[in-house]
Amino acid sequence: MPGMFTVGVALENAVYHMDKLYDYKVPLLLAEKAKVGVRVIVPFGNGNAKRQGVILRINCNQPTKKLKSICEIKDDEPLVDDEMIKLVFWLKDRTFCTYFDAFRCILPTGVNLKLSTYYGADPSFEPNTEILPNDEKEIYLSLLKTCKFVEKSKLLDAFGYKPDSIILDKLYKKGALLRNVDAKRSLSDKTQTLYKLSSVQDANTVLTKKQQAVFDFLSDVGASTAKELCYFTGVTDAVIKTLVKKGIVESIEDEVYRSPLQGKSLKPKPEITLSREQQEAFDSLYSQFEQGEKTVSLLYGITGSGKTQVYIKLIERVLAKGRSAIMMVPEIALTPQIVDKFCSYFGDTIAVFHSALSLGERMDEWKRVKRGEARVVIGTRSAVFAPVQDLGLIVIDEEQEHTYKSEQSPRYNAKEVARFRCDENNALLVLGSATPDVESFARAKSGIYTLNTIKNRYSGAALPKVVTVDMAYEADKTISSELAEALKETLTKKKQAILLINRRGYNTFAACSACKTVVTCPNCSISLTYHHANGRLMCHYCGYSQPIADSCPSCGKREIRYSGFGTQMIEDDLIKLFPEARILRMDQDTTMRKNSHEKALSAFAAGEYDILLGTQMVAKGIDFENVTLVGVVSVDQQLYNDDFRSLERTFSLLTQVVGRAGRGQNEGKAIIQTLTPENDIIQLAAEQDYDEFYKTEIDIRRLMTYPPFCDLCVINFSGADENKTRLASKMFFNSFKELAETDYKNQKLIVLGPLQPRVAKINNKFRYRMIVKCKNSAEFRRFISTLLVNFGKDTKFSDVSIFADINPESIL
DNA sequence: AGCACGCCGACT
DNA sequence: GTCGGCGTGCTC
Repeated sequence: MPGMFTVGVALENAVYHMDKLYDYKVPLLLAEKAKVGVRVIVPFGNGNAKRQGVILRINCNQPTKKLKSICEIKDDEPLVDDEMIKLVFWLKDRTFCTYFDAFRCILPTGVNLKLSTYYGADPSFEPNTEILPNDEKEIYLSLLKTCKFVEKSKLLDAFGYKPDSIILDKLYKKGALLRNVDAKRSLSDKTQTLYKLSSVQDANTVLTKKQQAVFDFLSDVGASTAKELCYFTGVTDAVIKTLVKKGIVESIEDEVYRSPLQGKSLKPKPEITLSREQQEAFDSLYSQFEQGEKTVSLLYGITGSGKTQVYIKLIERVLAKGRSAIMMVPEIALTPQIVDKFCSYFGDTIAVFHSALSLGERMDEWKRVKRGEARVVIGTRSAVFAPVQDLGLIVIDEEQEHTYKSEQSPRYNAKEVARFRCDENNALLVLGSATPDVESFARAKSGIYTLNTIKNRYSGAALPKVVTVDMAYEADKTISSELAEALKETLTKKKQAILLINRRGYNTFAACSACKTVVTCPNCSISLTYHHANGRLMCHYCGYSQPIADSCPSCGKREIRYSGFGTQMIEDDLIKLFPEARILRMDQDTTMRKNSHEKALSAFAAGEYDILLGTQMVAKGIDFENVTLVGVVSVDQQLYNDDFRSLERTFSLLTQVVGRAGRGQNEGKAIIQTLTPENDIIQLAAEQDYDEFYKTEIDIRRLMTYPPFCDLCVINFSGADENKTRLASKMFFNSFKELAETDYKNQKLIVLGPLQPRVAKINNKFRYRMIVKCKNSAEFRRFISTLLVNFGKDTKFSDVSIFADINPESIL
């Protein structure tokens, strides 16, 4: 037929080894709307089940084979432009994900359609035969009465069936019900559901233990979200639902809408004057931008050197040229000051992609950007996909942070995506840091990136004086006498102090002092951590929790002891030492609630507290003039981790936190407590000597063949059956070796494993992994992709899942 | 991954 | 005889 054409469609819920573009005919009626980037509904498989997909290709040849036709087109206009479609293919190639996962990833959460099955009664069906048992008849008659189609899960729930019940399928097969698959936009609601106790309480209702716990918690706090309820009482949401059913608890919709700019753009726009060094960096970056070639620049400026001012100036000029910019930050909640500054500078032209935005808000911001109304985007990792028009600049602040790497499919690194987008648009990519990633610094040194350096602090403030304290002499204390002395002095001078606790080493775990058994998670091979906020032992991997144990699960003796220093314990020590001091504790326990980071930080900034005590989060992005003392309670645990990046991370963390002191006119001081004061990394961090650190670190990397001297590709296996999982990994290893010796013999590879990782079991799934040192080339990726596809096709190991991750954040 | 086809055992 | 168990193979 003339004018007929076919399209290549990527399907939702495809598995990697079957993922490809499937060709479909386009009915004439739909021809006009069938463009690349629109979502479609197509029949798929033997049963022609309806699937959602997206058109990624228009085929130029006429349909020759007997192809199926597209059922429906869901979008009037393509959601994304050509650049983003190119990015979908790029993501699939780079991260071993499916086309549809890649496509979903570049859209804001909230536009995603969900396919649902709807059932309605067929009125022509004769129910009075013996065909239908009573339970089935009940559903049929009820649907017949309403004359409506009802969504599958709602229908099952209403009749008290489990979500995976096949009763509706049975009815459908018998011809009693009609079935209908439809896509529904998961609508953006601007409210969140809160739970509170009902006003009318029936005193006679008997509650189970868990229900009572929820009841008690709610009578304590009033109202709470389901997530918080589950966290603090250790129940699942099933319990909450039961209570709602019983009428004891009721849900209320709470307006959460809050414009990201609310209360922020009011501040007057301060004038920015750049220092000589800043100006030089700015000039060099701007001329690089103007040249409009594919370039990346590393802006290496020590803590407090005013990189943010350079970014703002640069973005101003990029906007003046009619182009757009994306500003990326590691974690928005931890960088309220940068967001504040940007909002007051760019006002309405800014769009903030904040993880706390509701789906609707996120969608609104996305549209504003797409329409070109917002031309500066500030956000975290996913902001790199912002649909800005005429991209001119991407800035990645604190580029060494691992939050830029996604650890879920698609496992992309935002730095690489940014590079891709900048190349596509002839835009400039700026990576900023006080302690650059060793890999980035190596590239800057070898000329792949240009390098701009700011060596002095803005306004000439001096770097803090750093001393290390050997804790071997005060092993029984958390706060050394030297730190205590410094704290005392700070308090007398009415200045503020920040104390950093290394999270890893300061988990409190429970162990039996009789038989030495540590209380572990039943689903994962990891010890449970005591959380003070809810008084429970929790698993950080699967979320399992239990009340604190008083008798040993292994020997039954009542000898359970809780050890390790939590932030709580250090807080107690501080209170003993300084009963007058106002202490603000910030850690996961105390910052569960939305916006609490920001509130805590602004309270500290306002001088409502004297000492800020917390984990990693106190080290980032805080810029308070009144802070003159920084204390690091202990760093040792992280140093002796065996991930190849642990030295780099420790150095970076120490440098950052030390840099928090003495931002204003007052001289700063930092005290690092350690059991190994002679350690090189600690000494280099104490001297704030990144260049020297880089020299030692790059030698180690070269010697051990680690990035930047190679890329790492980790193949992960997981399955419920440990033996099968191990066999699967062995089999994969064998086919890997075979192919590496034949078709891919020019690949230079070093293979480690397959081995069991340190945490061998997570969520009742056993894990194995194989690490490949390689060069991340197109050919290497084809090699891995082939292996993944072959593995997926092998039915022997269908219950073992596999995924590949190139340059993961950690290989621990 | 779903889903249908297909070939064997426990029932009306 | 048939209903339904899950082994195998395909999906434009």
